[in-house]
Amino acid sequence: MNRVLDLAILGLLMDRDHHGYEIRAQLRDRLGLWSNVSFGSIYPALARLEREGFVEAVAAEVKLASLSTGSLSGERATLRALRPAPALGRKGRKVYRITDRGREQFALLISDPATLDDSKSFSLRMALARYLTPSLRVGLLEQRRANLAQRLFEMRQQAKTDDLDGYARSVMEHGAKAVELEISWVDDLLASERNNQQPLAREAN
Amino acid sequence: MNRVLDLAILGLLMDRDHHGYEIRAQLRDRLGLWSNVSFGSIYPALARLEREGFVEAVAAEVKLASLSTGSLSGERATLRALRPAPALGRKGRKVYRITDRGREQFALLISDPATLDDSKSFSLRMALARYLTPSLRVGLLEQRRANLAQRLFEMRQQAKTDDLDGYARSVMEHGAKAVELEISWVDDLLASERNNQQPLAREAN
DNA sequence: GCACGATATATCGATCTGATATAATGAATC
DNA sequence: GATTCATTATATCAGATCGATATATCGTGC
Repeated sequence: MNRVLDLAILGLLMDRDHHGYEIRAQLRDRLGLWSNVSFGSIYPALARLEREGFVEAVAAEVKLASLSTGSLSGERATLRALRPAPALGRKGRKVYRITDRGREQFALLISDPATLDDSKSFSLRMALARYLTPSLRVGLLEQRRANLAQRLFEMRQQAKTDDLDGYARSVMEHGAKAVELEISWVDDLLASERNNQQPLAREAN
Repeated sequence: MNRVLDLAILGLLMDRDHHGYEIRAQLRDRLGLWSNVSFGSIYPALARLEREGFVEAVAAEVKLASLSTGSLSGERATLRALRPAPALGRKGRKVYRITDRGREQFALLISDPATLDDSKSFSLRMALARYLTPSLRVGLLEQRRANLAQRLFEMRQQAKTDDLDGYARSVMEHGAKAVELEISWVDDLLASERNNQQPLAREAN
């Protein structure tokens, strides 16, 4: 049921085809999901998305022995490609492509305002914001801002409660500052959204 | 294998006895672990800690009908307390106390410098920092600072890579700013650690 | 030739999440 | 004093995630 990883993977596949290993790197380098997502999440998620018809495997890219093919290596490559069961071969990357149903699902997931609670999923949406219409973007930003303002208030309250020692209080105060920083980020995004003199999105495909 | 929740629970029990429901609230309000930890984590974790001998259940606090006890309510309470199997009763809070072995385990977990990678576990340690010796505190802070500096460098690099659109870049830049904020927090803590004119910790216990 | 690090997929057990079930308590309303 | 309702409280389930490990190929350097 975790839509976050589904959204992230589909978002990457909107851009171009990818295989699992690459998806992990892109999650880190382009979508801001550091603390590397484990392979134990990636591969099951891809299998799930395929099962649901949102992505399809577009033939394992079996690396042929470059140009000078000795008969032996050629034969081995053929053997590997023909082998019946073991899931398109040991090795040989399995490249995935998003389907039409996958695109629909992506549009659904990215514009769903229900799951906007945590920083991680919000950042992910922003990293994919070029796929949203301007009005949806503003809507999500405003809702996130409201959430953060509420949270800031709560954290301020907590930081004031008396039975905290200095360290615990310091943690709460830092937490509040982090929320403030995110609020000012959202405000910047909203500002550049409203007077979109310098649009943040390049052409979305 | 997740030591983080174990550390958090043992940390709370160092202070005083708690039952599961209360632990969840304290995790949020005193240890800065918002985005409420689910009960599906808390109760199994307590069972695990009990199985390993780090905590013990100190009799379910069966709420007796306050002062004016009608015979009926008294009888019901007795019946509930005597019922044989179902794990100290439906309802009636199960209060846990930390054992000596639990204290040892806590000391071990909180001073382990290996698992200092993410913000969440670092914040948790800081919320419990009064249980650390000054030198261990400084050690953890310095190591965290080094981690963050490395990370800041990486994020700066990523924000500069060319094939990002404006939104993705904005995410990366905000991420870098968040790391900077945490670095300055760590620096503040280190400073007040070194000239501990106003010690952050009140009496530990 | 061959050692080694990077690329790549897959799977396992332990754990975590989000949802749901169950039930007692306390307070307000009638 | 009956009834509704939110809060307190424990427990469990399916599905998802993590961290570790296994396996194998590719590319580079020696």
